[in-house]
Amino acid sequence: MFQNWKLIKDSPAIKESKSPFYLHIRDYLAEQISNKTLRSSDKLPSERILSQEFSVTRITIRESLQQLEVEGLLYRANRKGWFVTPPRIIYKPQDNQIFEDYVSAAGRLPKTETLSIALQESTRWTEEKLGVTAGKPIYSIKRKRSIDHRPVLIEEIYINPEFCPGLTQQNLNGSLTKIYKQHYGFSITSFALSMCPTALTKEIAEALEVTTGISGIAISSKRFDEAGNLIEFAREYWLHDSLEIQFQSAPLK
Amino acid sequence: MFQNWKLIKDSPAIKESKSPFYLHIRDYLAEQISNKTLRSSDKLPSERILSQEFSVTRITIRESLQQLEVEGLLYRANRKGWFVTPPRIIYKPQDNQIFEDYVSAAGRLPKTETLSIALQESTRWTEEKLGVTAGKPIYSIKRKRSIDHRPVLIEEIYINPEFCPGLTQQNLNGSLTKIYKQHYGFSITSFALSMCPTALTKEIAEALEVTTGISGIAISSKRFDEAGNLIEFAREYWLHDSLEIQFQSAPLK
DNA sequence: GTTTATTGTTGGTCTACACCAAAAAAGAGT
DNA sequence: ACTCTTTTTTGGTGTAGACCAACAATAAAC
Repeated sequence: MFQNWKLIKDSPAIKESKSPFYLHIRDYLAEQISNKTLRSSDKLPSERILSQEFSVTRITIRESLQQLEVEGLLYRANRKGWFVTPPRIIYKPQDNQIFEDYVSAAGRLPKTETLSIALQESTRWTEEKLGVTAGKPIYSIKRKRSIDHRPVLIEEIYINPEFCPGLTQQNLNGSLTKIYKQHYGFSITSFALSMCPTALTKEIAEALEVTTGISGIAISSKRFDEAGNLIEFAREYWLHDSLEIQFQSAPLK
Repeated sequence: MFQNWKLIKDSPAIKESKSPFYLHIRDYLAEQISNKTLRSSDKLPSERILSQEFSVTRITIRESLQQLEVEGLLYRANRKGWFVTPPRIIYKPQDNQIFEDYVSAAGRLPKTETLSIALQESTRWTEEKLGVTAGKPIYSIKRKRSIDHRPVLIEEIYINPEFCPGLTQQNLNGSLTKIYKQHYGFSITSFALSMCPTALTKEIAEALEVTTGISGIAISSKRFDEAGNLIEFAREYWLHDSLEIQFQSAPLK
């Protein structure tokens, strides 16, 4: 499968080009991905094998792989190896806020897993964010969401229980929006988002089964019902290579 | 200034912790930034000096610095050294689309520099994006924008000249939106955005004076006038550490 | 057949060193 | 003071190793 992967380090073409060899390896692997020799979710040979193939040290091959990781073409599952990144999912916060729906619509397999649920006392931080008096109870939910069995985001949700008592008795492995509508009779009609490129913390990275410190997107959101009540405050941490965000100012003809 | 930067590698506390030493150095430097010992835009000592300070190899210190780079706390100007990243600018596409305005409002100094202007033939690609028949002329503008003298984004703008003939005679080192209004009598009233984390290409990175291959945010936009005409298609490449994107579904009380 | 050790492989981390080109600083000449 | 040249320093790239903990596959025990 991989035996024809020769890239001649000392060839004139490469020696003459000014770019470092690790970028030539990058280009070579990127080409394999774009021409489908390497397909989505394929596992690459080990770093040691690759370094032999290209006659460089592991440090150099890791430079190439890390470059492709920043670009979102490759990812690594922690200590398991390097894989070809699946296509990004397009996230349109205005059109569709239901993860299961927009992932399914893209022909992919969504999955939501609840990591923890608690009815805990509001802290000063959640008080500020959610507008609930400190000391009063709030729901705190942590979930992991996957696309085609690959974990892509961790979310922490803080919910004002005033609007949805007994929430913990529901099945939370789906859309909260749907639960609000079906069991509590209100809809989410407006929201505020903040998006920021960051590095994934150790805790998040471990939950997503990736290496600590890789880049991600942090999305904070507040969601409101028809009456303007602040129902929930959430923070999502996405793998940087898994999404593209789209939105428009108004419906276009 | 830096002589008190000792972090004892062989201290029990560090040996007992499971995290690698390069992350301890990261934490140490992050603390210096958060407590303002290191301030915005400060230059760090050279990698060699730092590696002596912490008694590690340059490879290890570079791991720490690169980690802080991914997090957006440090950046490096190409071959000039490592610096403390200034605060992010908050970009609210709905409220304010004028770079000069929202940068100034944040108490920072905006600057726009036109790199190139051309009236060129539409290619198949611009035809598709801009809806102009291939072969017809379109404006192609490339600009660099800075905040407090640090370049933060490169943008490529493709404009349908049907709506703004003679555009090249205007001063393009400002807001196109304002030029449209003042000289051509129309306003941008709607737009569509797409945002995607990527790596900066060699060309973009060089223009921004950063190392090739660091991560960035690519923002593609289409902007329309009141009548729904597609006026321009643009692509912006931002440094990943320079912006936070905020928006909301509707005005909130 | 299932569980439990064991063992080899993998990526993660790190040392020690080296050469290059670009940038910055210092020096020389005017 | 100013420009031009030279030297030093800097980050960028690379070699050649090494040890560790986590993982995966295999073998042994039940």
